[in-house]
Amino acid sequence: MPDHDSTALLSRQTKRRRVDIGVKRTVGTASAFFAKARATFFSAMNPQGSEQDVEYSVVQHADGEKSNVLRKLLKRANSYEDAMMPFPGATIISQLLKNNMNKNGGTEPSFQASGLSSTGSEVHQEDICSNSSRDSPPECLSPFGRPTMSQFDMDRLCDEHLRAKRARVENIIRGMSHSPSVALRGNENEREMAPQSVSPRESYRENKRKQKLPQQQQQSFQQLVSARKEQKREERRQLKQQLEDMQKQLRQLQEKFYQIYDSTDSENDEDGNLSEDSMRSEILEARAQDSVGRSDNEMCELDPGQFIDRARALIREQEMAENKPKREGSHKERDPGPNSLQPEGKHLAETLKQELNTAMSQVVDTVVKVFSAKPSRQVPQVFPPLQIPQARFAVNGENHNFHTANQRLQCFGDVIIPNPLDTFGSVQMRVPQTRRKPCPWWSAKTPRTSLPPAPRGHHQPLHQSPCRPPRASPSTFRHPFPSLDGLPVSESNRCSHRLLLGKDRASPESLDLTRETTSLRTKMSSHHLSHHPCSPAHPPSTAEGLSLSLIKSECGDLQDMSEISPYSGSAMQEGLSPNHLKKAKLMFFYTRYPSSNMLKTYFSDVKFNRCITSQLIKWFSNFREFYYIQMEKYARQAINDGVTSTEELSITRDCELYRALNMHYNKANDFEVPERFLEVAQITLREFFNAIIAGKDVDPSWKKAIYKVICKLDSEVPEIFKSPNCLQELLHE
DNA sequence: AACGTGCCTG
DNA sequence: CAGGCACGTT
Repeated sequence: MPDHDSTALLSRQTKRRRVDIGVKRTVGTASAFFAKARATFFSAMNPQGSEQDVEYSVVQHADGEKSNVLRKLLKRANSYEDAMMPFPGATIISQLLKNNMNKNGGTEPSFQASGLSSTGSEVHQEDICSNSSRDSPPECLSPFGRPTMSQFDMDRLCDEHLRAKRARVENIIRGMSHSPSVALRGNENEREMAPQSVSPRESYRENKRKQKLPQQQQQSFQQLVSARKEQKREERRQLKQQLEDMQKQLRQLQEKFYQIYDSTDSENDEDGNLSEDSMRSEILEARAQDSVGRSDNEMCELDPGQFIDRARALIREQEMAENKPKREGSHKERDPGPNSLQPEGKHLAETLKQELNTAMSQVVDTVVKVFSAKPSRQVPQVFPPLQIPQARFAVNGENHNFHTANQRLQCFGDVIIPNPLDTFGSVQMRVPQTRRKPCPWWSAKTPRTSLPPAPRGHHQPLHQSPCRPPRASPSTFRHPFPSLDGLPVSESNRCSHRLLLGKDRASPESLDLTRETTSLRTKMSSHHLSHHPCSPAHPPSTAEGLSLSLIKSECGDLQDMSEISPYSGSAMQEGLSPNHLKKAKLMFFYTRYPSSNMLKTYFSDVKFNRCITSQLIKWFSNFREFYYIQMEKYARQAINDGVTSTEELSITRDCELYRALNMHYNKANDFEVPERFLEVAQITLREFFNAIIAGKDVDPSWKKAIYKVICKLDSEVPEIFKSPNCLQELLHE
């Protein structure tokens, strides 16, 4: 260690006072001098004698089980939601058909043999693809239909893909031996008639290429095109055949249905009150007719949205059909046997209902559990500290509870409503308290008239003694996860304030929460998707939920990689985004002195270069600067307020210092500040306090000792921060 | 020399 | 928050 004091003395003369301390960020290299000094400091400050340097083994996601349950539930619910999106609508029908196949199994052999099970769903799929492909080719290959894709569908797609490939090869060979007398228009027709074997994108590129090609090559393309045309015609014939078979099967089923149900149902059908059967047959017949009577182009005209509408109607009808026999009372037992169409729809509806019920009830249970814990004075009853040690980092939906409506109001999109506390004036500006002793400024409960009111609108107990802030102040920020620590924080204060719960967890939270996370997700997603060619036609709202990796894999699987921009091929970003800044700020709650290597691992989605690295380092430098400025400011303020002992200095989630810091690093207040940060902040504050009290601030380099202490207090940053999507995960759950 | 840090400034 | 600077460390 160089002699900082001498250098500082020298530089004192200079215009700029240099207070470089060369704080090393590696823990192991701290000098013995500082270790001793620190020990002295702490023993002086901290009679309890707990050791600062205790290494905290951070147990990640200690509450993971609960959060996972919720996450899974929500995701499960989402997958159903996804299934209700326009595109997957077709998949629902495919699922129905598949279900039918499974359910009926041996009892309905005709169904299996009819081709409805495979070709039928294939038709659906391809209809949709070709339909959308004309407007926006990539949509066909977009992953939006994938989440619900079954193994069955996958296999089918593979087969299809192979078939298409083979066809292309054959066509090329054929085209080489064919006469070059084919009209150019053939290509156009082919694209419209049989889009399923030549991907729209391919056709498009072909078209583009053609314009640039010389005459000779154009001819060979025409040959190729005509060959394909023939092949498509053949396929089309086969398809028609299959569809006609399907029609037959459906008619048979319809007849069966009518036999089972009395004439009332039949009348309903005619009235437009469609039963499940007529609904199904309507869809399929429409298709069959399309394929037979119209051009294939028209066949593609079916709006994908109609699928979902029909699917919904189908489910409704199924439910109605389900209830009917019950109302009739005596027919209860007779249904399952002869009714061959009931089981599949029933099964789907029941599964859906069951899943939704389970999910909902579990979610409600979880939430109610947390909320019911709120009024109790004993948090540990619900979250015993020892069961969830080190829960300073919570990735749990329950953590949203400490958000309040007002806080959340501050973060709609990027519109931040300024927190009055953000403009908290400097110490010197403040009117000295009339008095002191018992009214430390750092307590939120301190009735500081010079300060704006607390932003969350909680009511302070009228006769609560403001003199014992941490003990008596209900913490509106308090979260239900206590942390295990061994820090020299005033034990009584910590314990008491841990027991306090926020009392204003507003009811509109769930709503706000949704909007908040949506806005965040939108920001994240739009950022990623803005570079992405795979789904150009999709508004961000539909694309939000998709992870980049999913899109990537989709593109990789199904698209010509050469068509993909460098961005979609790799998640690496050229520069740092506002979200990276936000993430860095949240990381500051854990580490004040991250090494550049650490930054590289935690910002893995950024293409690192010297500039990026130094920018990130600069960020943290700026964070520290703000942090230490606040600390000094509040320490001086405390001294001015007559505080004489560090014992009186404690940082809670209510105190102004905390709020200032929180506003700076966690403006939207959508992240739960780890308990450890409060502890570190308290230590820092006390360090400053003691130094100032001791008059050390006359030395220009007086802060270096404090920096040295604080740089040792970094804790491990949770693993989740390594994820490029951590913001979504952190703030969503 | 390259890098990291803190201070100051805008 | 970033740029510029001085300085310490490697």
